[in-house]
Amino acid sequence: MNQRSSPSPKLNTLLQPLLNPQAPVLASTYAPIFQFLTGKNLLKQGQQMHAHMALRGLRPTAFLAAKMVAMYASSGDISSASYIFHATASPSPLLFNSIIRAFSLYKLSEKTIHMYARMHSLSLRGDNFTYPFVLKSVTDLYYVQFGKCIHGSSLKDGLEFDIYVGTSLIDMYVKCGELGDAHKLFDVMPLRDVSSWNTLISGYMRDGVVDLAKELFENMPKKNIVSWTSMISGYTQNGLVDEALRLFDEMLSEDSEVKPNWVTVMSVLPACAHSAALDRGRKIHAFAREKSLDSHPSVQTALMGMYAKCGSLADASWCFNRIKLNDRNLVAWNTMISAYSSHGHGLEAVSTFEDMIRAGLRPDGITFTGLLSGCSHSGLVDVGLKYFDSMSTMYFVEPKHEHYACVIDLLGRTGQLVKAYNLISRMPMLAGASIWGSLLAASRSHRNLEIAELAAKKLFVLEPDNSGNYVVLSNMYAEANMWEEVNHLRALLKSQGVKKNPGCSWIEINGKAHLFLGGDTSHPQYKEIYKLLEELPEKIKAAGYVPDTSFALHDISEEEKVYTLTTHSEKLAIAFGLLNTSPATVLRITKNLRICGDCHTAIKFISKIYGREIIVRDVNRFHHFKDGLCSCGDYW
DNA sequence: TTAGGGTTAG
Repeated sequence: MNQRSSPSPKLNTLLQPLLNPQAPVLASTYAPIFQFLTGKNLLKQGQQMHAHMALRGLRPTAFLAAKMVAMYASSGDISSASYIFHATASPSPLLFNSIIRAFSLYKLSEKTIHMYARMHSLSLRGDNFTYPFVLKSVTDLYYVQFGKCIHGSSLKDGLEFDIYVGTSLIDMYVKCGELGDAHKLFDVMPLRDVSSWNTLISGYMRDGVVDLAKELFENMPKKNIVSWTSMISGYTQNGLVDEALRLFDEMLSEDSEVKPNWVTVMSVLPACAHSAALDRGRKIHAFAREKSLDSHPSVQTALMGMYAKCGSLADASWCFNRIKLNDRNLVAWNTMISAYSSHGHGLEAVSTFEDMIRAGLRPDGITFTGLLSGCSHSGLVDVGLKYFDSMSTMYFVEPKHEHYACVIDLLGRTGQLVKAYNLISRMPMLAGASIWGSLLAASRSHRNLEIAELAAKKLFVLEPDNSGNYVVLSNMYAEANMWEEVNHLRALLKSQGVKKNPGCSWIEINGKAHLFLGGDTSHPQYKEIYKLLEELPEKIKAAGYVPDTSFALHDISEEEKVYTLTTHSEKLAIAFGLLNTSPATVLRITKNLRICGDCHTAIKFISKIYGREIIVRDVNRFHHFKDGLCSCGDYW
């Protein structure tokens, strides 16, 4: 054995028989050694034992081969594992199990199923160690029909009472979208354990059937940490972030033996990210640190995502830097690139991408979505186009709809509307609402009515309920004094019963979110808020601000328009923030729509007059206002 | 051996 490693006492005992050259060479000597080396990442030692064995002329039996396959597979050498299997003349069920587990572990799903088929053709029975791995591969490949056959075979093999097989079958049905079959099986299972319940719960959550998941959760006889975590992540994934946070608290307050682990922490963080709850996120970070759950790279990545979405790019990059270079996987790099993009730091997104390539990682589609949107937000046209071209030629990532969307946005923002339109017609897939929406927005800011009409017509079909599209086109018609068209659109809007998507903004103060709708008068402090906002125009007018009423719908008087603008939800939230925080506090506002142009101008002035840093997250990106300027450079 | 997880344009 390798002298440099310090063999454990147990290994020393196992190695003893090998030190005697007179002793017979037996599989029973080597088997426990390979078993010991399994799962410990000791490939070199394993290879040495394999060589030692070969030198003494021992050919592995099926039993020994099974142990060797397990050792090689667990040490990262799947090709040697496969070689051992194929070199063994008559594989036993144990050896089949070993290779099936190995292939399934490496996501070689086709091979896993092939091995099961071969086992079947040799009339060898599968057992409770065979089926769970075969079913996992069936699930990965979405082979429901085949899965049903496997279900039948497992019954024939007498495994209808086995909890592992039963739970794996439920999981297979759930992940292949057959929830009815999953629940039917669950109902007739003679024995269930907490995993069987958890599998079904996560299945309902995955399908968005939150009520049934909740009912199961409440009725299950015993809950473990996976049950709680499944519910928390299920709530988050279904947009019920308050429920997720509430359940996390409930779990902590319950005086049970259930202790959150790193997966739990990772599952609750997106809830903070979603609702921009920075204080809450920081508290969870502190909790994770206290319980030593923060060192896992995936937790650091989830923290990065949370900080980036809550407006703190500095904290996000701090977390990124804490992940050791070797531990930075694709998701971590992607998260950092997207964080820079959404905050308008296109150049940093580009340099992070280059660092990632130098670190030897292969980018995927998500990497390019982040990179290209970063170029778009920062106006890096040539750089963005260059990366778009390199996607398939250098990195073998086929551009998908979202990548075209980024590039069309990139061209549109810089006023290259015809080029953008031509690219749409050359796309290998049909352009969806995001692409036409981006082109419409670009046509509006570059005042190109012809292309706006083209884009809007597509949008009226693709998303007839989105009132924003009607408003943009109607305003453009009004600016061009095309009143007949304005009336026509208004009639269309009415006849289709389209409701305006209400704008809302919220601000977090001392961990509590305060939500405002446009024109909201329901807040207890609304009188003070409106007073401040009414005084505001005079104050900021003195500094040079002119209200831009083109962002209000053109069917009301000029004064009314100014008033509508004054009461936009983001302005209400900012006014509330100014009234309720100390002068040095950064105001962090989140808006459910895109920030309007007039608010953008007004907030720049507010940041100067009040000497406040204001960070606004809209649906697309972040705007950092400071000293009369915005980080987007008015380029959005 | 089965169950829970982080990144994505507009």
